[in-house]
Amino acid sequence: MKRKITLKQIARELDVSISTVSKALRNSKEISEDTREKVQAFAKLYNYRPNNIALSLKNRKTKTIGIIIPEIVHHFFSKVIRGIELVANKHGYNVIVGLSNESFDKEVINMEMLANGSIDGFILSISKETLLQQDYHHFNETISQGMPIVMFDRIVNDIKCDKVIVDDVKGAKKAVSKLVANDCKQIAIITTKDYVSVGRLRTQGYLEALEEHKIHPKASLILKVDDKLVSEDYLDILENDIEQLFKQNKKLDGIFAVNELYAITAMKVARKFGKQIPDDIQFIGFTDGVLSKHATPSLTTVSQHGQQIGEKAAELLIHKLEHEEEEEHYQTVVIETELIERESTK
Amino acid sequence: MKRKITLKQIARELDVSISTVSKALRNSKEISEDTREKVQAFAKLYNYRPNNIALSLKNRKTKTIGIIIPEIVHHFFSKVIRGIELVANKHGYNVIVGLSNESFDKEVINMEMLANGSIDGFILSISKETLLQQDYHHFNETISQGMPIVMFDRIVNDIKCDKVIVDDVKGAKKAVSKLVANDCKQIAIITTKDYVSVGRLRTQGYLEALEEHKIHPKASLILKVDDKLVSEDYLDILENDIEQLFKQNKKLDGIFAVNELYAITAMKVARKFGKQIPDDIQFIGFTDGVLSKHATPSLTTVSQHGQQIGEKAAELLIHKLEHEEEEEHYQTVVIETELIERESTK
DNA sequence: ATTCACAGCGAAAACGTTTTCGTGTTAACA
DNA sequence: TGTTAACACGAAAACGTTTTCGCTGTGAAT
Repeated sequence: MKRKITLKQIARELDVSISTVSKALRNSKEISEDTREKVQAFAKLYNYRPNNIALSLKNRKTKTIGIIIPEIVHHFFSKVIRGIELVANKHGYNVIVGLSNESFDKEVINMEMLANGSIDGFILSISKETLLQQDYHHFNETISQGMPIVMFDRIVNDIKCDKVIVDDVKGAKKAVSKLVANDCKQIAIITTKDYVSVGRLRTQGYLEALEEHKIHPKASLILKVDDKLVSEDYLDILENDIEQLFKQNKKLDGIFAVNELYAITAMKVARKFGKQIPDDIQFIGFTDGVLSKHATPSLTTVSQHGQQIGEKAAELLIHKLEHEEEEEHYQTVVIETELIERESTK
Repeated sequence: MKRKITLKQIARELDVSISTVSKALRNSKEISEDTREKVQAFAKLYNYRPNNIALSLKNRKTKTIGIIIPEIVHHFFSKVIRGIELVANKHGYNVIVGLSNESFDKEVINMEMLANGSIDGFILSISKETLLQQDYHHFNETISQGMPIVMFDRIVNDIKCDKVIVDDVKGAKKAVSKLVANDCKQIAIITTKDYVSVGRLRTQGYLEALEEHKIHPKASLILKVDDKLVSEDYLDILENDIEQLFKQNKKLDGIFAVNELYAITAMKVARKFGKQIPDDIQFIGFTDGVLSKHATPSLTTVSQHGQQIGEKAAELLIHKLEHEEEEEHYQTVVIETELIERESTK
């Protein structure tokens, strides 16, 4: 079990100096062809590769991007990571992942660990708890120490960094307008509590769509689910809430849900109430994941293009990293949503 | 935009030596209480944190684990990562993720990048292409350079490393036996081509279960899907293959599929043929993902406990890393599967 | 013969730590 | 007063690179 070979060892074996070895390997023309070939042959034989850590220390660059997301067992975040990974690797960067598990403390700890030299910049989506507490000091500190951040999806506006978001309002509006166009008269929304920015924005889109079509919003048609609790019976509570919604609104004929799971669960409840999809009631979800595609009936959904979000975020970050000299200037990129029509709508 | 503060800067400001600062911060009693307090106060004020890269270089340890998986947009792999992350963080390790996208070349490149000092050890699942080509030199090279590897799920036996696997044979056997017990007479399997080890093993479990119950296997009941192609119409081809299966076996009344998607798709086809689930035909899948849980009817499935696999793999690796002195000794841990009964079986 | 240019190479610094060893000062003791 | 021990601190090496600068020797030009 031999250790990895270093310049020093090669130098000793070949009886030359470390600098000569380094130069020979980098094809410097300071070195004679003879020595160059000798060194390169030896290096190849022993499969020499420069030590990344030493390089990082020397260059004060790690060529590594840190990702902090609330949750990895989630189709959307996985897609974003894949997008980031794709363009990161293309530019010779690696990707290191930290999970906050929706917890403020873990978010802070993870960021601190990575910020101390391990990475060059962050791409992150804020945890629910952080959004709830509205404590953003860790972001500001990181940035003020010269480490750029790119936020995506769950963002907060007054932080000096690039952002990549989906047009939640417009996406929701598109979806609800589709339901209106499909002759739905009683359209409900199943959303999250307002502190989750994407939930709030999608609710806003719902309201705007109604207004645009001169439909009065009804409080009983707006179900705000509390998704703080991730308990065992979370699903049961959700299902129960939705049942109440159905009971309170007998003529319900359209549902817009801010995520897949809410939509799928609502469809289940609808079937329980003997409703035909999409004849009696139509459904549209948000986030085009595996559930939407393979449900029966398959779910019409607002696709967020997660991979594209990741790609864009990585591009923004890498640009910042490789053009530090440029003046400060932060942009917010909006990735368009797309309505993917499937069997749950007419 | 000030850079992160270093020992040297603190030393200069306070007009002491670097060593004094370092010792003061680590509460060495070589240092007088006066200076210690002075230094610590200053460090706290400027939010000093030691540079991880420098520490890694000095200690020849990065406290980072490298994960290489074929695909991240996949419930099972996400769960494994979460498990790894969980115990890694608990032991003060970070996690860095590389994706092979099922490609041999990307697997090799990713491993080479990480192996050069960035990480202390690997946890990985082999890409399909690598399994197909049976070229494992990169694993052996990494190991011979003193970097431990833990493989999970998709493994190959003759590599000197710890392994964490699910008991595919037994899991499949359990599932098929369940179908037999539920009075299924014509049980089909939808599996992958044999080079995917888990597919092969699950097929083996299927055959063993049949044998155990004195049922003669029929070639027409074994559908081996070629999942090399990830084309657009992959799903259509899959669906078509399954339709053929139904047409060739009119009395089909039980299906065991080696993954969720195959099972869900088969249920769809069954409905198309007017069959009632689970009265006319019953289904069991493998891998307990989000599809199984939320499908209608929900799918009985063999759960692999992905998170547990990740946790175990991380434990094995970290143990190896922190007990290098111990003699070489590799184990293969088998994580038991569990049959989760839902609506697709009686 | 002297200068010059240049080829070929090595020494050393730097990145930011930790740690070992040495050194100077002070206090205590005989 | 002289010896010793404890105390408080600094110098330097080490981890593995890259790069700048300086040095030496050779051959050519003057």
